Amino acid sequence: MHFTNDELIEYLRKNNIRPSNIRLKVLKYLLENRNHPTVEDIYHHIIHEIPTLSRTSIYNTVNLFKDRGIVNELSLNEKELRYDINTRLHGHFKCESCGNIYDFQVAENIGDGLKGFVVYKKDINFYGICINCQ
Amino acid sequence: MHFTNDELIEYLRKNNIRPSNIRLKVLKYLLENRNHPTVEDIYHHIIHEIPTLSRTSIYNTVNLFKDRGIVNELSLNEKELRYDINTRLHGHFKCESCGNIYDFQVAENIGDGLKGFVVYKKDINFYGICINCQ
DNA sequence: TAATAAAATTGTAACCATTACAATTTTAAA
DNA sequence: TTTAAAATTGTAATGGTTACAATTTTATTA
Ligand SMILES: [Mn+2]
Ligand SMILES: [Mn+2]
Ligand SMILES: [Zn+2]
Ligand SMILES: [Zn+2]
Repeated sequence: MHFTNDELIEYLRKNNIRPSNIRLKVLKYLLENRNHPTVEDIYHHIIHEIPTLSRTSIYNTVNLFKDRGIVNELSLNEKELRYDINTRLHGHFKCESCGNIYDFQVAENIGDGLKGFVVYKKDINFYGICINCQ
Repeated sequence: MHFTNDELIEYLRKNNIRPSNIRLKVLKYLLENRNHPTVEDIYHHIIHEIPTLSRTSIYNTVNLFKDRGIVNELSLNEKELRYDINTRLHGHFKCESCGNIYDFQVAENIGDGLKGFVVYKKDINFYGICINCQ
């Protein structure tokens, strides 16, 4: 999938994020790959286009995106955090063998027993061996 | 709930854990409180009974318990990890206001779409405001 | 019982992803 | 052009956890 610069700018503006060069590149990477990269992954992808890029800027960007609600932060029991542009409810499966991260569907009514509780965030993370590593 | 020393020893032996003094005290604390303590929580509870206690011993103990499968490690987007003696499938709700951690039931068939995947561990963590903090 | 080996415990140093923060650069407003 | 605000950068600090060697305790053997 490809996104034009105008589409990316609009995407950020709609979420009250000023569209700087770095932010557009990070957003473009997230939208066109729809993977679950670490800060390091993002940094290495963009450093070639912006040689002066600082890791701190990637940290700043993903934290801003998180605050504005356009990415979710994933803690998959790894050293590094990951970021997901898909904020709809879904689960993650991490294969301990190949390291791949799979999305999977989750019933919308999960955790319905929590009556009276306001739920902001639902993290559903599974671990094991994926079908390709059996 | 109260556990005798013999019951605690048997609990560990059944799981191939040699019943040392520290391990028995950690297990007793976990079983009789059934909360979700951090290493620091456990350390502060036991230091009064074993003045020479080292934090490293608590780290060693919870990691051993985790390897043997008698506790689950919880990563609730906090600085510190937590430990849960209840290893049956259930979810956790963390209240961002009072900090309390609630258990909740989860359907046994969650993530059934992962056909052919072997799942070792299921983490289901929700975040929000609990009913008492509204 | 004494000697020896194995296991457990301890204390300190190292690790390292993330954050804090001040300086610099870029962009926007006046 | 001036001035202010925002974004970016580089470095230092943070802090929970792990690595590891030394010490202590427990179990085994002679
Ligand atoms: Mn995802
Ligand atoms: Mn629990
Ligand atoms: Zn795999
Ligand atoms: Zn609460």
